[in-house]
Amino acid sequence: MAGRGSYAKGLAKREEILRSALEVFSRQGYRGTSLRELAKAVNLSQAGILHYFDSKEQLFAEILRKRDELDGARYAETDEAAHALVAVMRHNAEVPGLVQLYANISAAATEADHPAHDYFVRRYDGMRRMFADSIRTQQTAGQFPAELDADMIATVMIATADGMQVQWMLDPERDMSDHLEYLWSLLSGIHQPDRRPSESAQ
Amino acid sequence: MAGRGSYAKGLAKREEILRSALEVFSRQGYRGTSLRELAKAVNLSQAGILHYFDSKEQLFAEILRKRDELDGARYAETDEAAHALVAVMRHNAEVPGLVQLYANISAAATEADHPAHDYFVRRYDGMRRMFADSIRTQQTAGQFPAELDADMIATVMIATADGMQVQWMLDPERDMSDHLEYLWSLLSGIHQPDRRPSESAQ
DNA sequence: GTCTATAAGTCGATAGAC
DNA sequence: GTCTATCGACTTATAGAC
Repeated sequence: MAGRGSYAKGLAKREEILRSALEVFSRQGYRGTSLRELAKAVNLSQAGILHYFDSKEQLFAEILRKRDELDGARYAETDEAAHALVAVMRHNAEVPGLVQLYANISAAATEADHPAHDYFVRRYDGMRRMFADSIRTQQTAGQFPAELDADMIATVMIATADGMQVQWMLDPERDMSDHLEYLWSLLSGIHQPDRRPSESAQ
Repeated sequence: MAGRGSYAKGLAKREEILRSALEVFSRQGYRGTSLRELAKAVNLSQAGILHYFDSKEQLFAEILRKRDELDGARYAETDEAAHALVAVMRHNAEVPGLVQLYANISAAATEADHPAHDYFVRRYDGMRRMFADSIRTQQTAGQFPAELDADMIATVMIATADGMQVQWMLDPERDMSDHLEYLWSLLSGIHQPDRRPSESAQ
């Protein structure tokens, strides 16, 4: 069952490259990074990396998947999606290179035939659904205005998070999580002006 | 004063290239476009284009500047920034290639030494200021909740617009301007729950 | 002012030694 | 499993003919 050992070792090395790459990007940023640069950073030759990954784009897509996985694990205990998003944003401010990598790849993956296109489509779909579900739960619990459209709010919150990252990178003084938290607090505090406390109005 | 004619002609040709490129991008999109492709599309050789623009990046930055100029002219009559933004979004849905170009270049310009970095820093700064001013005007006129932070709202609205573009490109069914309009209507409808109509409370 | 031709470089990917 | 070496494609930018 343990195989010839090489399989498990290969997987471990893959993982190591992924983590290494993730850390390298966090620190020194994504500057249209070539495989050669990345290889140097993880102490391997360019050919060495391609022994583990089929292509550059596949590697990049997996780096982002890995990031999502780590973020997901880190904030798994948070049941409120909005708070988790704010927490992720606060964390992102510590890893500017990753934010940059993400912005660049998500823009590129916009093209229909980009290798990571499907991944991003599914990713946003999943995030929206998760977020909207969390909102609906809060709504039934009376912790969030029931008249707001959960799907649209989820979409807008995620869009704001993405957009804030660009503005933050261009102006690091601006606090991403503050803005997101402010928006969420405003939405949470909304109450319908045209409905009376009593149901017997009119 | 008219010079030898060549100066004015050169400017006109520059303008023509810019407009052509803008239209090409609107239609067929930005696929890591090379100068050669773009040259072919505007009926010029690659070297011919570089006769008018110093480099590829400079050309791309000027294309976006041109777009801003046209958008600005088109919605100049709108005094409410939010409505102008919604209108621009509605227009953007007709020019997916441009939206893609914008997403890619703004992500790339995030890098401090990118040729268009300063342009984007100034652009966002200007947009935020303009938007916030418009909000403050509405606030004094009593047309927007006075207790909301104009600068933060402006920032968030712009961020939402940017983020919606990515989600729309990955899922064209989603209507960017609808989401933006919805968010704006929610914010506009906020009224403070803890302030009484009368000033003499407490 | 616009072209062809090409310089000079980088990239991802592959082949093959070890 | 990791390397060196190299291929071939493609890039921007330049030189120089017309």
